[in-house]
Amino acid sequence: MSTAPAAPSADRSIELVRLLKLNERREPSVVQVATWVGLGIIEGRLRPGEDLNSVELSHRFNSSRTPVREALMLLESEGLVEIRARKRPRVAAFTLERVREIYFVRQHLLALVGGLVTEKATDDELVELRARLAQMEADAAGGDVDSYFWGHVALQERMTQIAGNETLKGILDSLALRTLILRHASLAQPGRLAASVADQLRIFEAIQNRDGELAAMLLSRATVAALRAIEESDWSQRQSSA
Amino acid sequence: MSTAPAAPSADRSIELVRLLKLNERREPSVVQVATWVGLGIIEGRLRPGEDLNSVELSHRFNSSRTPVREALMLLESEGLVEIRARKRPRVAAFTLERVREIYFVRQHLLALVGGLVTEKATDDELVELRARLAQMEADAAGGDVDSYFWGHVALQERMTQIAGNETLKGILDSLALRTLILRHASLAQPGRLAASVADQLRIFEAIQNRDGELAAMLLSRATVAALRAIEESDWSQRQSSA
DNA sequence: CGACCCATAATTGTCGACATTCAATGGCGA
DNA sequence: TCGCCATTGAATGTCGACAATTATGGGTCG
Repeated sequence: MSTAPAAPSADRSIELVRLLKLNERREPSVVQVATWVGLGIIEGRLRPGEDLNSVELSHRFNSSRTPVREALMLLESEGLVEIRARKRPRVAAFTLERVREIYFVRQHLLALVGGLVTEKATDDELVELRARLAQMEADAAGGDVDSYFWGHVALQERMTQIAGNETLKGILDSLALRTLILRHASLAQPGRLAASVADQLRIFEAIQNRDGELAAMLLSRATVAALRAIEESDWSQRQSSA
Repeated sequence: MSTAPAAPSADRSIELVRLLKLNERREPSVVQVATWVGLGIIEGRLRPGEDLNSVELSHRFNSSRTPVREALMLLESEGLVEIRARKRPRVAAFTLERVREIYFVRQHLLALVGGLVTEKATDDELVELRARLAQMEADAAGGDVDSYFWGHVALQERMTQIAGNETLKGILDSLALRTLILRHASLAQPGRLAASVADQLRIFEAIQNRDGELAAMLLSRATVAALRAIEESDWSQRQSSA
């Protein structure tokens, strides 16, 4: 387990708390543990298969094991942690097959989002989406993978929100969480950042032109492209060799 | 809260344990509580909005509050229970809008299942699906709504399993759980049982004929029909009047 | 030298108790 | 009579301790 203290970066933890829907649903102590462990998994500080000793975690946060166990259960329900009776909780490990499954579902659900967003987005919301894209363009131009990554996460979350189907949003948020670490790795590949920006711009234009079918198709294709990038990343190489 | 003792019907609890994926992941005590509460919600014994007092539940099962809290968290992650910090856990309450959201997603995901099942089902699995259908036909002919209902649940679970996408199956199982109570109510409407049987038979024929597109379309339409039945059921009448 | 087994240490699941917070009841005032 | 507020009771979240189970390491045997 990592030795870093309990001080996660502020901006990212806020986004994670949103994705986990922790805001009003848990005690601060549980949120703190879940955020630290969840961010650790996403950022790769905690590696797949690594033990998540509840005693050690409770010492790290100066609490008892009860809130720690609750936090780990929350992360389990989002697919980030594996809990089996009487065994130590572990960081969830994905097979390449599982990743392909997730992207297959994601591809089709994001297409639905594309249609819904095109139909429902107000002009104000279009302006907001464009502003987010502009920031992402700047991050990409500056080569700031980390900022672009989290901007991308926030953009998709905002789009699913505008789509107006809470159930759909919940599923996509959950799927997004499980693939965050992989997406981060794939974005770091040369050329991937620029390609992602181009995809997002085309998608936005389709939405702005109120062409729902095109937006759906582009989102679907962009998702496939993201999967391809993951398949070519270091992570997949390690998977296939293991 | 209901006053019935802790003795859920054996067959249905097994199916519920499968849907909740409780089998090897939790202690027996947690499974027992989660099964009893979950079945209670599905069968309508515990009503939407009703408080789930952890002290009372722990007394009912001669345990402490710890495993009860864990069971309620499991049910929360499946959308059957609502937990907010410092408030009493309650049975989740659905709005008609939320139900429509669920069926919108369900409709498109089941279409995916239809295509995958048609592609992947072996001849043996087709025989098994047909046998399940035969049993459901018999239940429907005998007017046994309850047996037909659980047979229908098991059939769809088996089909999603054959489809071979664990992620997709997990999502659909979760969505199915949230709508079980409504589906049960809608099946009790006059004529609905026969219509459902006819739908299922047509879907099976399409799969058997290896016509994936047709199977997807029929599954999608059958899902829409199920939503219509729910919208015309007592539950929806109560919703719109409230 | 490697595999198996047993004893020890560590970790889990559960419990009852406690302070804090919430909800419900009754009293007060308008 | 109705609405608001304080008080009381109940429920929650957390804690440290315990028995039961699992993981670890050393020792033995083939």
